[in-house]
Amino acid sequence: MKPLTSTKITSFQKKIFKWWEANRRVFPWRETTEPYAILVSELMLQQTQAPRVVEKFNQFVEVFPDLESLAKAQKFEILQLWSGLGYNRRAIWLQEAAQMIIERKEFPNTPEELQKMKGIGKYSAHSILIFAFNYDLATVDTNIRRILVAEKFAEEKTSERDLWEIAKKLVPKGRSRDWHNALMDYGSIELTVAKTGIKPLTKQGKFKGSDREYRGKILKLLLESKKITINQMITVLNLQEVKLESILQKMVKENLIKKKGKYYSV
DNA sequence: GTCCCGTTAC
DNA sequence: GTAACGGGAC
Repeated sequence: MKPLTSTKITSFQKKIFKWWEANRRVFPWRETTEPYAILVSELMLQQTQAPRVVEKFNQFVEVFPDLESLAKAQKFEILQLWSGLGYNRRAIWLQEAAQMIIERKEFPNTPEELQKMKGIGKYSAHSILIFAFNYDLATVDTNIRRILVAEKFAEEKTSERDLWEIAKKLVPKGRSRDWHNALMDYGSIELTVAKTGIKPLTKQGKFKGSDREYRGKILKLLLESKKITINQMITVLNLQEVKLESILQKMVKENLIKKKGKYYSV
């Protein structure tokens, strides 16, 4: 590992910014620093590649331009706009976050405050403050971890805690917004997993045949049909009743859907 | 550690 | 067809 001398840090910063001048990507959430829009983009970007988010983000902020409009929106409309992004609970959490922020009357300006909201973990909390306010913070996702390892600032076995500490030292003061945008681009274009062989820490389970797959299908059905009985779902999805019931129960508990009499709806 | 999605790449 | 991709809650 490279010792973190100020010379090393400065030369790495210069290298990244130099590369970025010629290779920066354009995304709609980079055209704004409005905290609300940044919040929306960060929730959308969790576990979802940026190119897939672009159109969804544009539609979402057009229909719900601010915290107020999202806070009072119908869940049906939110989930419809979210449809196709996956991990639909994020949409619920996003609206809950909007409602909490409205209630407290000001946008949170510390990672701790942001992390009190469901759906916002350490990475997102720091990212939101960096991209909205340009605070001198660092953030570490799988992309940035891969850069730190590939550039020998860390090793594959380096702990989460140490990765964050190293990342913090590399941030150029007063330029954290540009810095993290540059790093994201550099990591996803120049230092791909395929090129570096540095893999994410965890693997996802199989999707086919999983509850995850059925939850997606169930929500899609409900967004198309407004309301539907469990027997209709059994027919359409070709799924065992006991299995379906346990999935539906969890979705109700997560506030994704509701049950009125024998009908399920969003 | 296990559960949350849908699209793109092979 | 199947694997790869990408943060957070519990």
